[in-house]
Amino acid sequence: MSFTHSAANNAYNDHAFALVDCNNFFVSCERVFDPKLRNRAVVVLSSNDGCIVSRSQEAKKLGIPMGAPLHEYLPLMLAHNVAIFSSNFVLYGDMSNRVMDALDQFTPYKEIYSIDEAFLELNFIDPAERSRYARIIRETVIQQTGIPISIGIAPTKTLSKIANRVAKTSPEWNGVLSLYDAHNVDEILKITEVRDIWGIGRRLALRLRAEGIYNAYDLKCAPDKWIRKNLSVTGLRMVLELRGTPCAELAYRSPKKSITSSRSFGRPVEKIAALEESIAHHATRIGEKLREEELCARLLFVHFRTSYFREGPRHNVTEGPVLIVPTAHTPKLIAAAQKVLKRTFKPSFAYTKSGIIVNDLVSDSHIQQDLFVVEETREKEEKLMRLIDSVNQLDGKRTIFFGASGANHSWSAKHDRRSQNFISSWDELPRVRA
DNA sequence: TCTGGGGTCCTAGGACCC
DNA sequence: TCTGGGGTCCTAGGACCC
Repeated sequence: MSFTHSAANNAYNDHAFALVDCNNFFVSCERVFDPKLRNRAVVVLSSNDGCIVSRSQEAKKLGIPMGAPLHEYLPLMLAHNVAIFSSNFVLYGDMSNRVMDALDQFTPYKEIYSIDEAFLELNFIDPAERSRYARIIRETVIQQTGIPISIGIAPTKTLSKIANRVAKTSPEWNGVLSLYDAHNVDEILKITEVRDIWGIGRRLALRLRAEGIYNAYDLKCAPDKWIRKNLSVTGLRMVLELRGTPCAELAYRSPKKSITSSRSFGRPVEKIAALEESIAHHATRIGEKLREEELCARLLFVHFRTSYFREGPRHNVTEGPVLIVPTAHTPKLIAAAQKVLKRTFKPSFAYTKSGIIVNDLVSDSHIQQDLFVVEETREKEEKLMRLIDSVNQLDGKRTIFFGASGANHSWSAKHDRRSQNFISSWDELPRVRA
């Protein structure tokens, strides 16, 4: 490779953010393990098989929108022989790690932004060479992981998002667009609708359009004062970024501020017993996540609610915060959460979702010790948790679990169309020859 | 019958303090 | 009976992201 990371090449003291985005990520993951799905319309559903969260190009062409409820589009999809999958997050997580690892060959400066996106810093590459470099990244990732990606390169993160979007949707760019090449950047901003700018959601888009601001170029030209007043500092930063002034750097793994575990039920739940089980289950997941991140939580919220869509009496509870001694100890989390649930539960409602949120997270290495628990007890607790975690990691989830979280999970979510765990379970490895 | 889950950031307003 | 201004912290709510 003729590109080097040498100091001599580091003369470009601008920024060059490359946004790498996996195309139709969940669908692409399914396709890696079943080549017959190529050229066929494919969708992947959200948890509980509720709505459509990933669509192949063919599925998009059929007019299936992002986030659409399954039941509305099921007839259309059956008529067109669309392949439908429940989400398989274990598989997608593994594939994501592979893609992210592959990117490390090209730059030491990487921010993993989401399961299917990463920002790279490419300022050590000659501006005129950046798109050629990006093409090599793209080919390498496809070859090493089977996942197709698109890359947008620009002096700010916001512009790199826009470049990425254009690279992905206009075939002429073939998946890579660098705004450092000789283009009229304003022309690209003009074809970018305001709703498609990173940070502009449905509400803001409506307000902007009412003001006659229809695309990214219009927004770029809007007066600072008006932006500050109507879109707050977030909006001002966004506009500066559109003008090429970076307001955000690469963010390396920042410590988490809150952790959530929540799920919709497979069917509505009325009895407190089922709710208690689900809450214990979420407390268990929260404990695992906390220990993974070496954190302890100080505040806990319990959440449960009825459906937003069904008829009937509504009840929506987010109770908390309750203070807990900083902990990642599952039984303590279960006890605290169930206490809150017992206090706030009301019978005769059809609940469709429950969950737990923990806040105010501190590193487990310097938590304030509970004066009433002797050091020895705490060490025992930690040892037990570590043991349970390692058994569950080696022998599969819920090999060991707390009785409070129940054995049957009559309330658990549906996932009738899940693919196999091709790479995380020995029993489900793909067969080359049967 | 059927509509996801897990996050972050900003602002306004109230409580409280000096 | 009169009674300011400024700061901090917390929370709820809104908006956004993938």
